[in-house]
Amino acid sequence: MGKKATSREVAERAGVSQSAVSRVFGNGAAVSREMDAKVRWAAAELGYRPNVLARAMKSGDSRIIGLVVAYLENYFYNEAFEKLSIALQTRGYHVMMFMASQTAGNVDTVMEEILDYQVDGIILASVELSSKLAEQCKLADVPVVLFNRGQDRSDISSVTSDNRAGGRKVAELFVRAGMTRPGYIAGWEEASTQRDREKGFREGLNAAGVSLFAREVGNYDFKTAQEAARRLFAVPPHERPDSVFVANDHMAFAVMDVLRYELDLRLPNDVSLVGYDDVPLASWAAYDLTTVRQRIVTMVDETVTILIDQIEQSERSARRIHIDGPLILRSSAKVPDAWKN
Amino acid sequence: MGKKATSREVAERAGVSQSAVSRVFGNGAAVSREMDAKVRWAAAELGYRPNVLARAMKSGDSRIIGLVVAYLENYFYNEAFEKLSIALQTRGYHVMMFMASQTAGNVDTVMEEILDYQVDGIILASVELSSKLAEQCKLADVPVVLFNRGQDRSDISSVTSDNRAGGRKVAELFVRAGMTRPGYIAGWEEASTQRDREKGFREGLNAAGVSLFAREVGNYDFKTAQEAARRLFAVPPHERPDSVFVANDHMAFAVMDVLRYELDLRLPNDVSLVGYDDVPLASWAAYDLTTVRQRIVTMVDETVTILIDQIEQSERSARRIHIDGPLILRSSAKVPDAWKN
DNA sequence: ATGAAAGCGCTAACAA
DNA sequence: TTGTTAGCGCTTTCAT
Repeated sequence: MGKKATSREVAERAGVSQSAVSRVFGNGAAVSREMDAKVRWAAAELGYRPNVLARAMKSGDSRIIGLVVAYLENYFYNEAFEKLSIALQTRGYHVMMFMASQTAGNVDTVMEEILDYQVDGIILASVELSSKLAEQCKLADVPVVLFNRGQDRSDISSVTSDNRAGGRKVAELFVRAGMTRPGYIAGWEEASTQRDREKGFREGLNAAGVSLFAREVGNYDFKTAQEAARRLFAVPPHERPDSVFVANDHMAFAVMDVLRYELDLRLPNDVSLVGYDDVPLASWAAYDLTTVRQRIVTMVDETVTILIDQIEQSERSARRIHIDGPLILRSSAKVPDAWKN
Repeated sequence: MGKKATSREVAERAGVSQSAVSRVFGNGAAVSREMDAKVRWAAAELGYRPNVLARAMKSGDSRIIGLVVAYLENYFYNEAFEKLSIALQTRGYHVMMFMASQTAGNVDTVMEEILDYQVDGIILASVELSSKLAEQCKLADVPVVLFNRGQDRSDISSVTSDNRAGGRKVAELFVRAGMTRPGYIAGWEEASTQRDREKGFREGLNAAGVSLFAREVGNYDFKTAQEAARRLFAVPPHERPDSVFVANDHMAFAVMDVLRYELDLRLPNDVSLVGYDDVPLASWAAYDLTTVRQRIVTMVDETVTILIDQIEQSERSARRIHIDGPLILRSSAKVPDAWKN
């Protein structure tokens, strides 16, 4: 009673054929009430559970989803992974994690490892899709969904928030609140989220005849963002931005620390600061950050739905979803009078 | 050229036997230089990579590690998971995530799912080990390591920080700084981390003849901790604690928000506050929290080493590791004069 | 409704 | 050193 029981052993115990056991535990096969009872009894006796790997070999379905991750520093992904895992688990799939950070091998290497496990599907989170990578996925014929990243190809699905619309909302907030010297701290320049948020922000400003006053790059990294903030404000007071849009919350916290504790500025009176994501921390009193919410539950639902449709119904058409998220007004940015109440 | 190539196809292409292919890609088998070249060429042609699942079926080694997780709210686990994943990936294993939260099924259910995947080993993170669960693990004969949780059994390995010593350090800080009314906000009462931290804290106070002045339970939850803080201070000023040890950083941030922004208290002048974990956020200027560091890199290394030893060398003896972590002095708690410089 | 038999892609004796 | 062969535990025809 130490090791795992096989279907063959259960069959012996129940005095039936091995295929009968397979049928009882398998999908909708025709089994008599009697047979079912006998088999289940024997299985319970032996603590039998089907071997998923063996099943996978035969059927070709591993029920494993590969989740490729590059950037875990941002707390946005915490919640996303937890929810993705749970959603997939509920549907009978399980998540295998593949870190694509520099120390653990680049994305291409990781993709090979993933395919070795015969995964049924792949979710790429915070990973840019190189054309080479896209080819690999096509070639392996495994459904892929990009989570929180967009791409240009029309043949691969992606789920993002509506980053461009989000950027425009921030611009509108600044403009309506009378800001005239809006600054921007960019994320990693290769990231579609970065590009789209900036594009929307600039569009919004331009539409109102306001132009971007200053720009630095924070690379979605805490320390880099601190330095960006220092550079942005290392000028005489009247040459400073009166408002800053930071490409994600994680960097916005870094910027806020610099503004408040190094430069002794008051928010929102001296500067209006806005982030993007609405991670839990943004609502904590110490930061209370105005930000654009990413509707994480919806994003996860869409991701899982698309992926499972592609796996189970071999739905071929790629979908590209943009989920609109509200601007959450808190105390780090001035609110236009017209918006109050 | 769409689907995956098999070793058989590679063999055909190379004009050799299928087992030759297996040998080339497998472990240290005897293969001639010539053979190796032929096979690798054919494999490259076809984009062949061995099927890990098939290998697992035969050899019994899936090279999958099941990671069971209950509590992802605490940012301590972010970093832990990332590092665990990378460390295992580097050694040729991959992590499959199993959420044991309430919505996704309890721990027992999850354990069955894990075993279905024929995992080579299991890491339980922030999961208490019931005796039933322990039995299941023994029965399945799969190596298990508890990460950041201890347990009473001597036959299962665990890696934790030295929580008791940590608690004592905090007590010593308070005592030396002249605190006379130390409070404690507990984590989830069932958690070994909670019990050990409190035990050490009480020991340290008692040794100095100081007794615990007040205690509330925060359950390792942000909101619950806020409420605990409110209760702790909902008394006339002279009946308030002059110092509070909170069982982890995550709750300490909640407490700090309440103290500073609801009760308008100053840290460390009105109250000394100390947390546990030293998550990145603890060093950010907005919190600057005095705390006990968990040496996460060491914890991860130990966990991986123990697990892999048990898997690969079938090392049977369980190890229980306690890793000492330093008290990190920041501005949220008064520092004894004697400790300054 | 049930059983027998053929493999999924691989590894590991065993033979040559 | 290489090829042949027998499975790992399961699903799935194909008979019965």
